[in-house]
Amino acid sequence: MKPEFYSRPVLEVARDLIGCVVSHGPTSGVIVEAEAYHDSEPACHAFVGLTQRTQVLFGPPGRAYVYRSYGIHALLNAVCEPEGVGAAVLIRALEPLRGVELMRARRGADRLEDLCSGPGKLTQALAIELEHNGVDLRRGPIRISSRPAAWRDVRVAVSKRIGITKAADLPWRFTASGSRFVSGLRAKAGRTPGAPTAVTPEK
DNA sequence: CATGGGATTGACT
DNA sequence: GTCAATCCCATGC
Repeated sequence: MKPEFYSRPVLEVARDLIGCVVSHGPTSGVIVEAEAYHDSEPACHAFVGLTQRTQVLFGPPGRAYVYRSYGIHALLNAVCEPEGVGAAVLIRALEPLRGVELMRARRGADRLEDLCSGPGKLTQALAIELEHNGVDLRRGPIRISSRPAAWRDVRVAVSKRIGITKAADLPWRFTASGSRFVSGLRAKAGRTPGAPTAVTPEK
């Protein structure tokens, strides 16, 4: 990933991260779902300003922001925009790529669709912990690399963010169109709340 | 120093 | 569909 990739507007980065690969040790997966957060809107942790908790969000782009959610799950974000702006992309779901058996063991689940189809699930599958807060995503141990050839022209759908109460109407969620590895999909016929509502053709 | 809420998940009804 | 688990940290007294 080029150094300037993350310093761009967070919405652009979120869309462009779909199809890219997150890897940690022997495990890796393709990003199929991501959400943008920016200090200008109240759903973002950085909305409250610079605190000890948010200092990574306001720091240099391309770092990991990892925090604990609901006291249980670690959630992975990629810090974006220039230093001084509090913005990040929440990685919400992966399509498992390498280390699938290790992921199964860590997750205690068998089906591929259950391994990384949620922000707390994928951190468990890849063994991403709070101690990784602030690490450089271009250097590791957690890395994000550019799209494999097969994902070069992935179609990206846009919809509302999930699981938040503030600024819930912003269409800042991005998913790989048609992927069965995104979170929160109930296999119900017809329209699913929170389902993609628009399509952004890739170039 | 005490308190409350949260970018979730999985078990159970 | 409902709900508990569980912990970090911001906020307020």
